[in-house]
Parts: sequence; structure tokens; C-alpha cells
Amino acid sequence: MNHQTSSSNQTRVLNLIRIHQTTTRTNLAQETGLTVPAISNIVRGLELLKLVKEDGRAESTGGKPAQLVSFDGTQYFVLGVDMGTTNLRFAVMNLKGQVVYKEIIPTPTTDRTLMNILDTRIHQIIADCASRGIIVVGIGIGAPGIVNRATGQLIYSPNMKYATSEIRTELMRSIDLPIEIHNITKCMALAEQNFDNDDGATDIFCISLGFGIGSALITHSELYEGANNGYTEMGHTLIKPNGPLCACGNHGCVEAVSSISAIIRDAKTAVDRGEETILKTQTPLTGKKVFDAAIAGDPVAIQVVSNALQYLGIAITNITNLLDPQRIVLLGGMTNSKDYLLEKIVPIVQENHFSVGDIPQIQVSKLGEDAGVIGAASLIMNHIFQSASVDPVDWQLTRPVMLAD
Amino acid sequence: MNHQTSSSNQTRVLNLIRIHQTTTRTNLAQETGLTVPAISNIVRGLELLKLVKEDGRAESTGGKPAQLVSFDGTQYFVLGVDMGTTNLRFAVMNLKGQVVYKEIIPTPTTDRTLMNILDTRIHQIIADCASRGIIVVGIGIGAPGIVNRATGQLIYSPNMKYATSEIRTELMRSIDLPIEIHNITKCMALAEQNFDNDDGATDIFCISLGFGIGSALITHSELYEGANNGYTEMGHTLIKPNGPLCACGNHGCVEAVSSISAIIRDAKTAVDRGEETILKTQTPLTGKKVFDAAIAGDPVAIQVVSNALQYLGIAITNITNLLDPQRIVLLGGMTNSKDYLLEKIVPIVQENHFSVGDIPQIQVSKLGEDAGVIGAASLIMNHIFQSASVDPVDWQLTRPVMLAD
DNA sequence: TCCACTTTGTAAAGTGAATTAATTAAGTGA
DNA sequence: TCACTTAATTAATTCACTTTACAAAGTGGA
Repeated sequence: MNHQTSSSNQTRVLNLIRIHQTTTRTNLAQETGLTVPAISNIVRGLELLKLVKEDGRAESTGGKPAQLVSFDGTQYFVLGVDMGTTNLRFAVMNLKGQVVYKEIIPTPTTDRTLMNILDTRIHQIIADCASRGIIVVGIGIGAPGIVNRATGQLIYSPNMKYATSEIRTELMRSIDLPIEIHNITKCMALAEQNFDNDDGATDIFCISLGFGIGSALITHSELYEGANNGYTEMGHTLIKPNGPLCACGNHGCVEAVSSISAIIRDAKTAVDRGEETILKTQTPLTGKKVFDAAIAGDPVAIQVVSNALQYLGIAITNITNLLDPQRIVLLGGMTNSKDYLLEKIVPIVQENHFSVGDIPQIQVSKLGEDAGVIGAASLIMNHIFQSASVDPVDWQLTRPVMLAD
Repeated sequence: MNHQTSSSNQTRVLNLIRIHQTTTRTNLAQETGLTVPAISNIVRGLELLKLVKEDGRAESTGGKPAQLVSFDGTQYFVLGVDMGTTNLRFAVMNLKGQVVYKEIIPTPTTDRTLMNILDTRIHQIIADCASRGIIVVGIGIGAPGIVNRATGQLIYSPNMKYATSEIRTELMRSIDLPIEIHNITKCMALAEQNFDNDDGATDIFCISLGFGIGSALITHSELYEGANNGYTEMGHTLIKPNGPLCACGNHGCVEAVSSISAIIRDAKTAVDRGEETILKTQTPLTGKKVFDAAIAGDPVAIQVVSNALQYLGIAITNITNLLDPQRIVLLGGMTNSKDYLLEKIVPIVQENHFSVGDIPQIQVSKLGEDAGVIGAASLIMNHIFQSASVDPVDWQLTRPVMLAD
């Protein structure tokens, strides 16, 4: 029987420990197919890296009780930045996604102030944390729009017009830490995989429901990138022929029909038409106000929200019929109205899906508003998890599909 | 630098040689990150297995000319079976997909005759080949409908009503060779990846356009299976609200609007309405006849086909916007009218796609009617490619994600 | 309270696939 | 012909794993 060398087995063992949170050497040996002495060696290495720690003993199962081995995510920290269209969110967290520092500021409205704020806040936060003994090992950034992760360029971002395309390159000039940037929904998908995935699903479809609608897909336990620059946007699939104009220039995109922007637009139209609704008094209108009015029974709000969610439900049904993922996760501002959202959408999918058995799980992320920053930080964390090393030198090697030297 | 042990590196080297068709040891060393002596060892092993052969010398590049190493797919053979709704296709081919024996018979119309025919023809073909010195090492079967590859069960197949769900289990009773069964479009996707993939694309979306419409997806260079039984059917996504009734029971599925069945149905309806068309004289109507009439300029045929392809074009645009694959491949009976098909569909995608740059490649498979049998055979071939072994004992090991012992 | 048994874990020797280093082989070009 | 380049093998070494043996720490029955 041939097995694999440590560099590879070390990451396998690390990730098994991470998934189990706490386990035994014997169990790791069974799951990997390696022998117990080999596992002992590997675990010893991970302990030296402070990625794993001994954690008491298990109950005896008829013999010597096993020493428990558990993931130690508390020794290293990553800064995640969520570049939202309304707010910039910063969070420093450990490798378990536990946030130790958080900051939210309004998104500046011009190109230069945006870059300046990003640069100064990042420096400040890293310094603040350092003074508390918290050493940040890398920075992950999530941005709305199409991002080329390899080059770090923001390719297309109609909802983030004051961002330059060279955010990462510019920040790298003054910051001497690994920096990664990616599409915010793709980041969220990484967060879901790392920190909201108790059943270890390998195929997860994520939908972020905010002013825009984004999507991201995990297949074979890896983020699906898409060709070239990765235009993987469920929000810009056609759901309503000859429907409303979308920010992308087409008509009838899911985003143009089912996003918070679309709901606010339709609510305003109804108010302007003079329809009888409590929304008249709620200026400025927000998505949450329209949802709350619908939940409270306001007929105009119900009409507006139901219309949006009807199309969204069909769009999600098409995802289940096309991809049959293990789980569909909803994220973003709209999930503030979690119960109402699921009550409306799940029955639509159940009624229209193709498969004979059950539909995939459809759930709202447990990560809430932190999903973005945790996902952004996951861009960096995944390097650690996939190389079993906290040294950025080792991270490069594993990225372009196992090229050595 | 740590690399991996032979069992894993052997498959990497084998597949690199397969992709290059012919290459040099030095080049393999560069691509794998291994050293030349290590590659030499691995290649020697593959030569003993008769999966690789020496193949002359390269031109000198200023020093000793390199010995060329090439993939030898001619020593082992696999039987592929395409269980079509109208025809059963059998083909024996080598590991390069080169067919050495082919047979097409009409699909029987009852359960028992279907199983009997399958059983007797497979035995006969294997015996015939054996007498010519062609040893078949395994059998792959592609079936229309939902297939659980792990259990070998046909879960759901409205277009194949005379098939039992236990095709594989029943055949295994009398055939002492590895047998695999999977959804036919998923098989075709494997064929595309193995034998119609010169640029080494890692993310490919395949659509089979026949009496039904099937789909399959390759991501991260691996077949995407979907949850549970894998209901991954683009043909049953909704494209036309309140559209025609589909075989699945829903209304307005892509299959109900854009398949050959749908085209024939609409053509018949037009004829029945008494519209002026040469299709009146063409009984029984077939998909090809309607396409040919459209190509010849018959206005009713043009109307029927254009309507089907308009919806198909939008459905494909939604795929590009959602997944942005490197390539979309069209297969199945409708691709007999390849030029007309692409002329109609590509402009629709170009007009409606979301991405700023080019749309993904959209092309008709070069494998033609053999795509099904080659794909079915690929179920077996991939075991060889992924284990670098022709011994079925080794195949089991690599399937459930690297379990040893 | 032993004692046989089970399970866990380590220590030490052996294995095998990789590495490095040295050498041979086979070309090019001045 | 000679210096140089590139290709490939051989031989010694390294290192992650395995195998084997044994120690440690529990259970349970007489």
C-alpha cells in the first residue's frame, strides 16, 4: 500500500482534525489509511506549528483511553475586509472565525478617499491588534462585482463605482502582508464551507440577497471559479422576459426583479401611484421596512415582496434542478427577514422541483452579517489549511495546482 | 521540497502523457516538479503496464535529443453501451477511444427482452472480440434518466420505461467483469473531457439535445454528480412559464419546449391546423425532417424550429451567466443539423450574455453519435487513468477519496 | 485483588520512493 | 577537434512511511 508524503498528509490530517474539532490518533489513522505511528509524527509536527493541541483524554472503550487531539485555531489571526456598497466592514479573527476586533464605517463616495480609508484603517487595525499581542498574518478582501483573484483586479463592478480596479496592487505598496481579494459572494461561500458546514457538504450553492444578487458555488469541496474572470452570477440570469431594466443593461435579470433594490423600486412605484399603504409614511424606504410592512400585513408590501420572491423561488428551483446541490444557503441583507423569506421560498421550490425525493436543504447562513468578513479572511485561512503552514512562502506553491520549486 | 509517492505521481505522470499524447521525461519533470530520475522510474513502471511506450527521438535543442514518451492506449479495450430510447449501441474501443467493434440494434420494447438482449449481446461481443485477441477489461453503460452510480440503480427514467432499475446488478450475475452504469449525458461529459478536450478545459458544460434534453457538468476536471441521486437536469429547468406539459409532469421545462420531441409535436400541431408546409407530406415526422425543412426555407418549419431554439438559446445564456464554463458542448441527435443549430443559438447568447468579454466557446461535439458509447466506456477507462493500473482490484481504492487498505 | 484481555501510543528497525550528485550519452557550434 | 548544451542513467542518501515489538492504561471476570 502506498500512501502520500507528509506535506500532503499533514494537510489531510490537519483538515480532518479541523472538521472533527477534536478526535483521536486512532481515528485519524482509520480515516486517512495511515498507521498510528505515522499519525503521531504528523500530529507532533502540527503541534509544533501550534495548529493542533492535546486536549485531555477520551472515555475508555475497553482499553487505554485515547489522548484527544483538537484543532487550535487561536494562535493566528487574519484581517477580513468586506467592501460593501454602503459599509466597509473590518474584522480580525482567529482560524476558527472567532472575531476579536470589528469595525464598520460608511463606504466613502469617491475613488481616492476609498483607497485612503482602506489603507489607513488597515494599518491602524493591524497596529492596534499588534499592541494587544494579536499578530495578523494576512488580509483578505471581498468586493462586489467580478474579481480576477489571480491578478487582484476588480474587473466589473456597477454597484461599486468608486473603486479602482487595482485595489490589491495599491494596498500592497504600503502593506507588507499577504493580501488576497475576491468576489464577496465567493468569499461568503468559503465562509460557509469553513464555518457553517457541520455535515461536511461538498457541493454548496450560495446566494447573497442584497441591493444586488450574487451567487457562488462550491463543488468537489472547492470554490468554483468559472472561466477567465469568472462571470458566475445567478443574479444576471434571465427570469422574467421583457422584465425591468437591470444595472447590467439587460432586462429581466433575477437581480432586477428580486433584489432589495428591485423591491424598493417597486414599493416606491406603488406609493407614487397613490396606492393605500403604510409605506407612504416610511421615507426613506428600505428593504427592511418593506419586508416588515409585508410581515405586518400591508397588502401593497405583500404584493411587492411576493412578486420578488416568486421569481426568486423559481430561480432557486432552477438551481436545484440544474445542479442538485447538497445545500442552498441564503445570505445578505434580505436574510434579516429570515422566517418570512424561507416561508415564501421553500414552498415554491417544493412545488416546482423536478427530483422525485426531497429538495436540497435551503437555509439562511448562521454567520449573519459577518459572513462577508469571515469569507474574506478565509481567502487567507485556506492557504494555511491547504498547506498546513503559516509561512506565506509555502502558500504560493499549492495555489497553481501543485507546481513545485 | 516534498512531493508525492509513486502511486499518486504515477497517475499524474500517466495523465500528463495522455494529455500531451507524446512528450519527454524532462518536460514531465518540469510539469510535475519531480526530478528526471524519478520520472524515469515512473515511466519505466508505466511501460511495464503497457500504458506508455517509447516513441523515437525529438529534435535536438542544442544537446542530446530527448527520447519521446507517448501514451499507448492500444493494449486494453473497454465495452461501452449506450442505452438509447430508440437504439442500443455497443462499441468496443481502446483507451484512446478508437472503436474496433460496433453494433447498433433497436431498443426492445419490454423489460425482459431488454435485459435478455443486453445480456446476450454483451456476452457475444466479448467472445467475438476475444477470438480476435481483443480482451475487454470492463463494461460501461449509459442510460437515459437519473442513475445512482454507486448502487448502479436506475432511479427515474420516463423515457426508458422498459428498463428495470437493477440493470447493473442483473448483468453482474452472469458477467464476470467490472460493470459501471451512469446517466448517459454524464457519460458524454466524460467522453468530452477525455477525447474532445484539446485545450485541457477543467470546467465544461454538456447538453444533449435529443428526444429529451440532458445536461452534465465537469468542474475542477471532475464530473459533478449532484446530491443524493444527482438530479442535475438542465432539461427540467423552467424556461417558459405556463408552457407545454413536460414528461416530468411540470410545465414549460426546456425539454418540453426545445427538445426534438417538442419540435415534432409543434410541427404536427401546425400540420394539423392545416398550415401550408412541406411537412404535410413527410410522415412520419422526425426531428431531422423538420430541421431540413427549416434549412430549405419552409416558413412553418422555420417558425417551429426558431421558437424551440430561441428558448434553448436563452437557457444556454443562463448557463453562461450562472457558471461561465470554459466550454459548452452540444451533443445528441439535434446536432446532426450542426451549422443551423449554432447559427441560431450563438447569436442569442452573444446578444444576451452578461459578461463584458467573450462568451464561452459553444460547440458541437466532434465525437458525433459515438459520444454515448465512448462516454460509457470512459466510466471504466477513468479507473485506469486515475489508478494507473489495469487491475480492477486497484480501482476500488481510489474511488472513495483515497482510502487505503 | 489478581490476571487476561483490549486499546492506545511509542520506540526502533526496515522499506521504498523520492532526492542529490556524479557520470555517461548524444547532440550543437565555433 | 573541443567546449558547451541537453538528456538520461547510476549510485548514494534522505525521509516519510510501514512493520514489529513493547510499554502504558484502561476493562472485566475469576
